[in-house]
Amino acid sequence: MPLSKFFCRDAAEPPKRERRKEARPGELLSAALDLFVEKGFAATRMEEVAVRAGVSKGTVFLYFPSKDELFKAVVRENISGRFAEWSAEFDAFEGSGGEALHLAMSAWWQRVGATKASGISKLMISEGGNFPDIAEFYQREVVQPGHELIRRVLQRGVDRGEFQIADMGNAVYGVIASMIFLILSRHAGACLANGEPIDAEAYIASQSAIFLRGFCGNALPGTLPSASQPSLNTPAA
Amino acid sequence: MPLSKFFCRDAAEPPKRERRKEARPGELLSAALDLFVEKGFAATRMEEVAVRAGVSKGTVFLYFPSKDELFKAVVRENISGRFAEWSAEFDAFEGSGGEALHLAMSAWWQRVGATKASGISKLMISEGGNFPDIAEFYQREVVQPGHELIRRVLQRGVDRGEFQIADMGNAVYGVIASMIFLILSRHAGACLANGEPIDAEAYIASQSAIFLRGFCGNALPGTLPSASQPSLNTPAA
Amino acid sequence: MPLSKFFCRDAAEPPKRERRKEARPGELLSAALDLFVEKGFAATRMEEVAVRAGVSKGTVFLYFPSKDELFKAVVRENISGRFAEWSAEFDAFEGSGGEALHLAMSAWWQRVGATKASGISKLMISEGGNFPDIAEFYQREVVQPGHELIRRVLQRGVDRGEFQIADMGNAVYGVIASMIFLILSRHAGACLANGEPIDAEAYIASQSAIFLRGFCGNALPGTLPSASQPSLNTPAA
Amino acid sequence: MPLSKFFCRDAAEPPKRERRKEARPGELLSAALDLFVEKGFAATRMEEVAVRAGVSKGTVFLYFPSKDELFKAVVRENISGRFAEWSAEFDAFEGSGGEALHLAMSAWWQRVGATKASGISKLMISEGGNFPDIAEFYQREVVQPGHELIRRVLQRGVDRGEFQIADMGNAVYGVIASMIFLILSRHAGACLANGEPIDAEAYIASQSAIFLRGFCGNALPGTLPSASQPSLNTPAA
DNA sequence: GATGAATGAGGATTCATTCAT
DNA sequence: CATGAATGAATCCTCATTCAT
Repeated sequence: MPLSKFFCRDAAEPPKRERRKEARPGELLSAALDLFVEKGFAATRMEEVAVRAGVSKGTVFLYFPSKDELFKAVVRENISGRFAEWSAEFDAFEGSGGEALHLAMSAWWQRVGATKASGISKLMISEGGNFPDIAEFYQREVVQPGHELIRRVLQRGVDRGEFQIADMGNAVYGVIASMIFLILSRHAGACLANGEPIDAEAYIASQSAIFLRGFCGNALPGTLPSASQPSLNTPAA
Repeated sequence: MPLSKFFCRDAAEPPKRERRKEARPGELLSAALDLFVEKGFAATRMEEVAVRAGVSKGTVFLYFPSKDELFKAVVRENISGRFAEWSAEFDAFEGSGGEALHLAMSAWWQRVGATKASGISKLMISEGGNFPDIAEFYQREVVQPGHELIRRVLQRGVDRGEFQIADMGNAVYGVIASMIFLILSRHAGACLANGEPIDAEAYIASQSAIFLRGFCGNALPGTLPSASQPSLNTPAA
Repeated sequence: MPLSKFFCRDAAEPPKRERRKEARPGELLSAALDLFVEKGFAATRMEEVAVRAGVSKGTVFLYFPSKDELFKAVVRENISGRFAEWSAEFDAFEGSGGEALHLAMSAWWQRVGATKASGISKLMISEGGNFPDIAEFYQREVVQPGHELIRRVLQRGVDRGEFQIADMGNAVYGVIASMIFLILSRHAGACLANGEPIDAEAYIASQSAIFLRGFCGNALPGTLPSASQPSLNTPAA
Repeated sequence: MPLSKFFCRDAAEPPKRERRKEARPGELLSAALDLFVEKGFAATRMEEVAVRAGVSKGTVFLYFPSKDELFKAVVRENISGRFAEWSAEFDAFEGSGGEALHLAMSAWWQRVGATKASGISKLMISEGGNFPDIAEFYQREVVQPGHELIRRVLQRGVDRGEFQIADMGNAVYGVIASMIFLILSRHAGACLANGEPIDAEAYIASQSAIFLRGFCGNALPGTLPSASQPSLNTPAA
């Protein structure tokens, strides 16, 4: 320990916090989440994590035996099943199918998409392939419940006679796709959207409106592409 | 003197030197595409590319001056170099807006999505933030032309009186979102879709149908969420 | 797994780790000076510096972020960091102009010329062109202050009425030339001087005496070469 | 002489020279000299030499088995003993000692210093240490005859009663130092002189004037530093 | 427990040299 | 003879991990 700990107190000095030891792992995980999301797994240096958490490099290894384990702990820590709560909220909701869909997307954006938690999705999409066990965990705890919830939202519209959905599985994917895209546009902007960040409110309003109409199912006959795919090179007559 | 002089070489076996200038770039690009997709940009080592292409480390640098340039060449070869052709095809196409949209999505899937090239998009989303040069290149050469092409597809429907699109920018994002999702489901499967790989044909048929209806604009009044957002916590009565 | 695991290590002999933070920079600078002088900048490998300082490769980069910075630190430690002190000494000196000049040359020899630090000058002359950053640094930190100091030494003689110097700039160059030559004779001996190393004391005494007389300006009229340059090929009649 | 002198006159056309084979070594040596002088040995790439000589990389190795040998050949080729001729000229010269000195310096500048040949001096000073056999050769063929010639120039002034030179050896070194400095200032400018390139004419005029006075030996008694060196730290009273 | 100095395997890139054509 | 494609040892620098204090 440097002697300077004991001297030199007289002037402005970065608040040398004596953190409670129990808080360490959480602070490390928080710092690591930020960095993994921002820079990816490979590009995040253990020392950066340490610095952001206000500890020394060695301390990170005191709590997490390796970078891999730190990553896994970060993901595990941040996947909290709030689906039960959300599901209950949905059950209590009494609006139309369209309102429910819009509400679901908006609520998800406010509670997940716009928060740090969305970084976990980005992280899993980006790095999941290298952590199969964690990916499997994520799939079970997040992906499947998420799908189920969206499916219930859509099914309610169907049940109420508001939606006509021929292919429920892909309809769910469609909704999820639009939300994932919004998340990713926040974390990988230049590689998805062009220029400005997407206006989430407007985006969600637009997407939910499109889905709503899309699910209402009164497309005119003949406008749908025929099963026999038009040749790519000999344009339709 | 390296120890390898004494070990590891049962007989004088001069490493076959083959002169195949014409074939090299293609072989290297193919090897590089494989590896970039498989392991990501940062994790792909130039020597691996060399080995997979059956040449030595130095040879890669003979054809591509740096890892960055190798990557850019891969992108050009597999994606951005083709927009002109795709755009011309679209110009020549004479079907309806709906047909054009479905065709665009199908064609894109067949030519990019279902090929290894789709891994490039995943890779850029994952790692773009760490390589600003490459991200800028990708944005310029892929993202913007892609947006432009989709926009033209939708605009054509509008011009023909088939689509009513209030918010063109977000409509384009919606279409792109669904395609990106399909790609990602292939490369980050467990973290997006549940279980089975998505059936691309069916997915595209479903999404394009939803969009088609969604763009036709005859949603019934009253089904759209009102401007006054329903409270999240006190469900609509 | 490296073969070295199986060879070359008769017993478990963990490479002694010693923590000597205070001493490291000096040891590294010393090792670096030795090697830079001995082999030149380009030919000195960072690992050699490490080995000579008794540390591992990584440790060098712990203290100096790059080879360039290591070199600059060597220059600062051995030359440029001392100009202030030398300048102050000169200010305090009260002897005649001639004494000052001789003193300056002698002191410089004792403190720089005769030490390893003199190799830096040789090195910069040899390799400066290939390292513009370093050359610019050296010019700013060494060349200019050096010129300035010599100029002040000569100017003092002028101010005291002892020297008559028509062309101060070139007079300074003359003094510097004689010192550079002495340095180079030590580092590139066979290519400058013939046979024996030059006796520095005698050389400096001789040169300073010549300069002293040369600056005193009482050359007889007519002995200076006329402006009309004698033809090279038709010797003066 | 390239055949292109005789063909290819009709249009601007990269003169695909069919060089006579015998000319190759000379052209390679010339290109190599330029590059070695400009960039030093280590920083000169064999391919650059080839390109500048208008041949392919492999061809260089056809004529010179290695980079080292190329270097040696370059130096050998460019050390031509013109000292006999210069010596004869000096013998025929009948002017004063001062004129002879100035003439010698001027002539040397015009014939060597300002030409590509001066690069050899720079090269030997810079790289001689790594090529002892070549350095020895250079010492014998250039350094010693050069010293001898300057010595004779000064001796003539002494013999004519114009110069009083106590320490002939160091006087010679002084003259040589000033010429070497001028050369080096051309090849390693930023690391020797500050800012502008030195005006050779003025520099030589100034230096020769200083030497001239310096050799005339009528410095006033008492202005020379005493043998007992003044303490560096306790300035003379 | 904490610290941060020390380590060393690993990766991009360069370039003298070789050799198939 | 010439060529220039191919090679791979060499070098700077990074960073996960270790361990003396």
